[in-house]
Amino acid sequence: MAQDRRTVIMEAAARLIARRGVRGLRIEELAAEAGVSNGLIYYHFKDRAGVLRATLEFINNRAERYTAEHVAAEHLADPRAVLEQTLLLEFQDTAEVRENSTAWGELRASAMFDVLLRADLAEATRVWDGEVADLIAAVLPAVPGDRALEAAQRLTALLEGLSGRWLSEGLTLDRARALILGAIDGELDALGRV
Amino acid sequence: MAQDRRTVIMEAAARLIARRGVRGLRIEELAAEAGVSNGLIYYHFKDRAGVLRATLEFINNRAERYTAEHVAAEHLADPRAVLEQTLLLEFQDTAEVRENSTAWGELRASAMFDVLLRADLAEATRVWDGEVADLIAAVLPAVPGDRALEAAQRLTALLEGLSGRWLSEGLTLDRARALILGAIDGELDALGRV
DNA sequence: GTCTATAGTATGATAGAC
DNA sequence: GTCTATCATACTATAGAC
Repeated sequence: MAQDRRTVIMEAAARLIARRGVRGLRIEELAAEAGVSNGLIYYHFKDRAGVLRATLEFINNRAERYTAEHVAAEHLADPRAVLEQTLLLEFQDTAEVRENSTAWGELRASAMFDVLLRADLAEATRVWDGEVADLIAAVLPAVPGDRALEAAQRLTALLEGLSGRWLSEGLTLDRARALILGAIDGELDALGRV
Repeated sequence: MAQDRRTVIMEAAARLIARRGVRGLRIEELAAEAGVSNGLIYYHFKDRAGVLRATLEFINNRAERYTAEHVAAEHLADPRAVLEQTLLLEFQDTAEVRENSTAWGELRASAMFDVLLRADLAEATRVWDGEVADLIAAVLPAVPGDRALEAAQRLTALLEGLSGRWLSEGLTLDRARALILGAIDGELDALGRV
């Protein structure tokens, strides 16, 4: 099916953000990448900030979708396997994952100086932390909610840190995967011992 | 002592980078912040990239100094206390720490799109990981080096992740401190059990 | 909805006086 | 070394035709 222009623009924005960063995103360049006119972008998104907001949401939805798809495709019954796969999914050398991770890192960095981005990013982070906490609770039902959330926040924050190092060539993919697996192991071990 | 203009400008640049980011640094605004003229900045630093290069070096030197000073000032007999304080040092709401953490985050983010930055950043990361691994080895001398380094990488990567969330207002300072302390606890526990 | 053309402005950089 | 004044351009955003 032919995609509507709005989606085409957001896909192009995701690619461009992965290549040049949020700071390097130019409306004119985005128009060229998407194969549309300059003006159309303003028609659909109002202004540059609107493009960024929509693209963040788009990337988020896409990430959720591929996570769900992947978990479903693998027929993962074991809750621990679901937890591991969900986090490992962020360390794959595919265009989509690279785009998502890069864009996420960029948005995080931009939010340090852009108050408007903060609310959306904080909310997305809250949801993501909650989902991981739920996965932990599925593995260890006896663990109190606040302890599960604490472990989840550490795992997702670690994931962001490792992702940043991977994308800046400070860490190999295999090493990043090993480190996150070790962290899951450690957190579950500690929680299980309570 | 009265500082020379060059230093005054770099100090002002550090403040502005913490407020607006590397990309948000405007020469005109920098001139106002430093209390000098527009042209003087070009006289001393040649161009915008020159300002950035000099300022990042300036910030790096300053960070090394305050870390060394702080660890020396607190009479730290207990190796574990040294490890905890070293990592907690990055979670303080002081201008210097904020400026340094912000600049580090900016550097990491920029390295994703700038190949030239990667080598320096990777080396700095390697040194930092090694120092933390040494601190872990001081707490638990029986632990093999590769296990200590693994734990160290997880802790420093987690620190970067938490730092990003703190600076983008996604996490309170207290929460970040609690999470990193919990991680130190978990890593040392796991290593001690081997 | 989509395009072309352009206005408005912010910003990096330079020239030249002192 | 330092300042004022100004140029050149890159970028966001809007207007108006189709």
